[in-house]
Amino acid sequence: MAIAPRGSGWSVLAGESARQRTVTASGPFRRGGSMVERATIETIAKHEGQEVELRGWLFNKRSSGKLVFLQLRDGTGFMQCVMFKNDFTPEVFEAAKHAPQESSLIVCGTVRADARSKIGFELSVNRFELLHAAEEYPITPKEHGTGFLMDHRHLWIRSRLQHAVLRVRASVIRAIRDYFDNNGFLLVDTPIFTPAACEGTTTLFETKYFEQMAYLTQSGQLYNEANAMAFGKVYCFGPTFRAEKSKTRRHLTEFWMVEPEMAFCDLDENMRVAEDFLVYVVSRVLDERKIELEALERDTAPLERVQKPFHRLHYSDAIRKLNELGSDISWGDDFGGDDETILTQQYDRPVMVHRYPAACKAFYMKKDPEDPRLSMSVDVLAPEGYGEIVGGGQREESLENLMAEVEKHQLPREAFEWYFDLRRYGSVPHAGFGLGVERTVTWLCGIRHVRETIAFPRMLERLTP
RNA sequence: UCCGACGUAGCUCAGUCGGUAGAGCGGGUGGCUGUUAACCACUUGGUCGCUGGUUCGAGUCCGGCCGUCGGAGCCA
Repeated sequence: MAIAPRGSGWSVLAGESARQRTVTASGPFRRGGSMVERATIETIAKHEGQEVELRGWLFNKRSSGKLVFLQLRDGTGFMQCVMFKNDFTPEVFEAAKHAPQESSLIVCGTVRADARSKIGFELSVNRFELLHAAEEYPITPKEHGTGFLMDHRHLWIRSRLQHAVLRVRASVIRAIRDYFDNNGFLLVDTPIFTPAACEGTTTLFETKYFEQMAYLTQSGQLYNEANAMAFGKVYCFGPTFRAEKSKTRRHLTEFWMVEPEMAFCDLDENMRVAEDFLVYVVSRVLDERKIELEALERDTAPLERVQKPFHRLHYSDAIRKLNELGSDISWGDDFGGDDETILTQQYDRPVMVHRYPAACKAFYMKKDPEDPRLSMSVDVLAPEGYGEIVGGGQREESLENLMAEVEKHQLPREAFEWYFDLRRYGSVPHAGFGLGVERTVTWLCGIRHVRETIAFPRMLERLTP
């Protein structure tokens, strides 16, 4: 039984049913044997009235006696393709009717505007070719738990909502790159293998590096400062690793971070850049991903309000405010998750909390000249309870102070000799920040957990798939 | 690491007072010319996480272990 018409490079082997996934190539891959133009669902509107070929997977299907509705996805979108029984041989019609979920197909037909379609168009199919009849697909169109879905993450990413989230992520990343590239920053990436702790405090992943140990980077910070002294304004953008035993919706062990660093820059300017940058990223996503945000049922009104200026809040004022709001936090404490939530709920746009206690921050953070208990640091807290998405500040430029801090944190001084050189040869005030991509995407998508914002999340207790 | 929940069919779950296993979905077969998580009928499907104990009898009660989920601390 030949399901594809004669001339096709692909056919179903004689004597076997579609269910046995019996498609083989009988020759080199050819374009379905048809002369029609290949199209993608994303841009289907420009093919209205034309005959096109679509290649994709069967997301879902329905049938009644005389017709079959194929829900096809081709990676760029989802579209309904309609087959009438009278237009096909009984074998082909039956094959379509029985094609399992996620089977791969090639269909040809006429693009027709239809008010009943969510995307406004349907395909009236005149040719159906089954490339591979899928085995029973584990992810059904009904509900599943997150544990099950995460175990099948390699398949879960085929679904509508995961498409929407990962497309938003791609736009966020592109917007990040465009912002820095267009504002005088040079991309200079920093190493993943590092010989020692950058910040000393958090846990590092260890790995064998020939005859010695190496650690996976938890921040490009120190190298970024060297790059800034070489190029002025730089940024690095890559994965970063934290071996923290954190089990919350905000944590991954492997996540992506962009870190700009600017020579001749103080805390105030750093905050202005962070603000300008975030406004840009949010507006780009609103422009480019309307359909995806709608699919995610994201209320975009709070995102539309992300405009300059953000609220700026001194740490001491933040503590006072939190106490008024009922938190039992005291001066000197770092914010807990609840504190961040309470605080951000007071504002309609991101909040920049600056001058945290030095004890809460990394050793390289500059002290506040007006109060040495404080650091010239800033965290940007996203609204709607999403919390910290940016952390940064002005760096210590004095060799003497920096050495004292290394001593105080009991860090191995030898490992920092090259870093001290940056303060020996033309030290300047400099500042920068880091933005966590997954937390930003989580916020923009309005979803609950960071794990869905990266194709293959790495978490405590999850290394597969 | 700590605290708290939960492990029953491929999936999501119910299972009363301890009395011998259920539903919906999925899969299969059939029906239907406009379905939208389609619908209707029939059908298939179980080492009740593992282990030890109490009991005439354990999915159910108790102990241990394993796993998953959520939260805390820490952080982006």
